[in-house]
Amino acid sequence: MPRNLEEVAKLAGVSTSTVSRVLNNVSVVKTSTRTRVLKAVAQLNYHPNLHARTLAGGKSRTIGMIASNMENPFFFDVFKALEAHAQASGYEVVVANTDYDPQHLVSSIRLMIGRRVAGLAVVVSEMDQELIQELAQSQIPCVFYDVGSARRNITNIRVDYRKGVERIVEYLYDLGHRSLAFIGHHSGLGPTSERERAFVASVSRHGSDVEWRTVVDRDGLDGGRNATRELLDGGFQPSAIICVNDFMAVGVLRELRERGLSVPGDVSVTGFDNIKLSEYSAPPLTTAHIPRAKIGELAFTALMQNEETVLPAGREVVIEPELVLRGSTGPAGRGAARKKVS
Amino acid sequence: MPRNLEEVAKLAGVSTSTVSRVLNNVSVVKTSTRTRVLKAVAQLNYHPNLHARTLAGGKSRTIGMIASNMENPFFFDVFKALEAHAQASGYEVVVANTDYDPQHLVSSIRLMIGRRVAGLAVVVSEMDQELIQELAQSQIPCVFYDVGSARRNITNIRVDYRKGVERIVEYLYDLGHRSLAFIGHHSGLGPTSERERAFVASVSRHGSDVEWRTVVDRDGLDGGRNATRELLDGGFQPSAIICVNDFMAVGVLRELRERGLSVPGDVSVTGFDNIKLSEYSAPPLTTAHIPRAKIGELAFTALMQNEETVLPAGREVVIEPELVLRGSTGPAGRGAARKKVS
DNA sequence: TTGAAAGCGCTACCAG
DNA sequence: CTGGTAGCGCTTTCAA
Repeated sequence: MPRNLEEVAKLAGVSTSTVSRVLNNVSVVKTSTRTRVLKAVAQLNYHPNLHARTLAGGKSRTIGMIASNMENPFFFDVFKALEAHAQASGYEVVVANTDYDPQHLVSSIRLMIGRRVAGLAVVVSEMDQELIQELAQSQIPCVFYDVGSARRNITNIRVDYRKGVERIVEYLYDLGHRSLAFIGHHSGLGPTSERERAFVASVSRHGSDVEWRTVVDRDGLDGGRNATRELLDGGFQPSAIICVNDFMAVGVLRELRERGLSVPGDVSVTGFDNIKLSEYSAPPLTTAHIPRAKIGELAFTALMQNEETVLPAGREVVIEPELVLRGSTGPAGRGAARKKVS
Repeated sequence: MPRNLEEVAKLAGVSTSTVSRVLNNVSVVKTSTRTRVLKAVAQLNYHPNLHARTLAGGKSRTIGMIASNMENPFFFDVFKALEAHAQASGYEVVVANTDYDPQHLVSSIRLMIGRRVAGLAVVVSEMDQELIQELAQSQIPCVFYDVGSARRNITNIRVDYRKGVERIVEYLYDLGHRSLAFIGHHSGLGPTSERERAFVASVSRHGSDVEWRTVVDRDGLDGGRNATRELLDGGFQPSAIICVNDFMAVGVLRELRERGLSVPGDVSVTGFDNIKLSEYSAPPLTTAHIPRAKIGELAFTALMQNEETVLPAGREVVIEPELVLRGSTGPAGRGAARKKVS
């Protein structure tokens, strides 16, 4: 029994305009009529139709966020920060999950455009040029994380993965590791992600001094575990495993544990992101910190500026990951020699 | 530059009605005009305004879900299942997080009503009668998980926590544990949750044969850790800790590990829910399985039936948790005697 | 301080 | 098979 303005107006003995006014706290309404209206609203259990509101008002109070995998705490943390700031400014945010599926990305973007969101944060690893074009043309203020480049209504936030991965590789190298594996995940588009390429570039720099392999699987606990199996069953015996993110690293830890390999005694493991879970794993993960909260905040403020200022030039913000040393890494050699994989 | 139907119609040389028809695949449109329209749509990068659509059409294609804490994988799993089924039927789902904050719950519900969602799944631990009333009056098909009772347009899904907790307590008791602690979380409303009450009821049955304590903290990794600290620093020395859910249990595991207490050697730990993470912790958690995927599915189908049938009597579905035995529990006694908390 | 009326962009019904 | 037109529920001038 969805009530509408008119019913409320009738019951309160005023016009719909007046009801609208009190509901929006606009242009002083006499206190007596205001209370009368409010009473009618309560009495009828009236809830304004947001679609009509948005349509009539012309502007939406919601901002969208599209992520690859909300199951991975990394994305969730970004979302939380974004939402916190949005709410503080009277916006609500609706999220869409792509599950790394390009097709899903497309429909999510279309959905957001259809909703006429006030702004859109796209936090996915890959995205083809055409889609970016489509979004740009929509005139919706956007902020991309880790994909595309700044332009018209689009702001760019990116992490210098190259540097982050490099730091990890060098750290491990200095610890004596010469046999490295990289565990990544599918990016939905193209087989190699930026992080994987950064890894290859880093290890390649050491020439034949270090042997390495990369393997990818789905993002997640199970993916990390499977990748480790594939790696170890394939006969490669890394002294250190570098994971594309903490989430997968936790899966790696489990598989290693179940095979009786100790971390970091036999194998060192590193994550990436520094999600809360990385402190809670056993052992806690050495990782590269990425400031998710700041990213969420940056995204929101970028969207807002973009909305106020009419089409400013796109900006670009680059974030540098910081190495966080914990118990999952240690010197190479000892363990590997002491124990064989079954 | 948000285009609209009229522009498309003009460019294609047809009426808006025709454009609407091809966009909705309704009533046969001549192939030639159809292609012409589609071309115009593409050319203008046109995206239909969903608000206008919903308003004009009268029915929304989105269903809402409200959860206490999407960060806890339990809720996310329910969401995923719900979304999967929804998408398959052409619905999208938008979620709202309450963070166990009653005030937040209220605004989320209002928001959903304002959106005129086609259905609403409420997955929160507590909710006051007034709100339920407000929702019931909205005529929106609802499904509640673990709260309130079935009525008009409302279906109820609940887990028999009583039985779940009881099974855990008995299992531990049989293992020789006589000193039990329960770690729960705030429910937002009232200090004691149903699970905590179930715990108290279970242990009380054994009279003075078992000593026990309960402590609550925020839901999450940190909450579990803090609660454990409070417990242990408070001088209570439980031989087993029963957690309200797996998520918090992982936090408990960490604190225990850092204090040099072995699990299950010194202390046994149990979780609840059987989330994926419970298999990946060290040691993996003994827990009670709750079929999240099934709950998500049930929720969706309930919503759909409720929508088709006009106001059927509310139904109620009860789910029984199943005990899952893993490495975090073992016989009592040995360890506790061998080691003292610092 | 309040009311009347013109849309917002789209669907749906009624003609043709 | 296609066009015209009346709303959907609300905001927003413009008058009063």
